[in-house]
Amino acid sequence: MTLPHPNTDQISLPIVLGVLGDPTRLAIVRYLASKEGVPLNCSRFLDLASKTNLSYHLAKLREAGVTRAEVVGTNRMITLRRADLDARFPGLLDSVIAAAVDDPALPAVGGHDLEVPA
Amino acid sequence: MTLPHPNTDQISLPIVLGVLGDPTRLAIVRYLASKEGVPLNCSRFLDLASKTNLSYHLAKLREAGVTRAEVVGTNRMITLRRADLDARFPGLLDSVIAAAVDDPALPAVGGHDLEVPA
DNA sequence: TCCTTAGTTCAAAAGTTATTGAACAATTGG
DNA sequence: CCAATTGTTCAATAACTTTTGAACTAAGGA
Repeated sequence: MTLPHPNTDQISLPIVLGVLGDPTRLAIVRYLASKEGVPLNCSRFLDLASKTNLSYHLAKLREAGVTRAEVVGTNRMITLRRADLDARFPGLLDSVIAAAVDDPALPAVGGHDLEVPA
Repeated sequence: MTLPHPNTDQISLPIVLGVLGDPTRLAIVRYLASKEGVPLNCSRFLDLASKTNLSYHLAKLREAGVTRAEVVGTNRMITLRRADLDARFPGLLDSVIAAAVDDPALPAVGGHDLEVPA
């Protein structure tokens, strides 16, 4: 059970920009960047939209080549395709994330911040 | 006769990304970047779309804060708001332009290249 | 096996964006 | 003044995107 992803050279600049031009998706990417390395499942983003709608937005991100979704049991673990994006469009993701981090208009994921203290 | 432009702090990341997520507009921005400093009028872009449609796309770019349009006689001279964009979203425009320059799928402006030789 | 959890798919509705042509406005040059 | 040039506006349509709920699949645990 693997989901379709474009390979690196198939990632299109206008499609990536278009996909990132949506506050919900930008918020997802910003959160993924803040948890880089940690694979997160879809329900982590339920603050942002309904389950159905998330499925739609996460599919857009995946089909554009921005994220990778790996099937693990009943979960889909979502990660940023940072290395691929950096290779294809050097500096783009960094500058988008840096700008997104400073954007107070973007919706937040996990406002309660329930982290397990060390 | 001046046209409305957002000021720098009003420029929104998702709006800029959304506006750049269109091949016609990305081609306009790429061309503007290649002629930086030289103000170009709208008809310079007639290769890309009809006059009416260009008016629409150029308004989108201007309203997003990506370009500036100055009225000079019957012309609107279009320039990239590079300094403003660099201030607001450091590195973003550079990486977008660098990626756009390498994108063979984007439509080209002025394929015939009628430059006045020195 | 049955129930729960995680997420998808589908079709419909709602909303937004892109494209067109015809009509318009403003400036400039003859 | 007249005509040409430059670009806008408007209304219509076409095309796409987003959002929704109901129905569904697939895996995992009791």
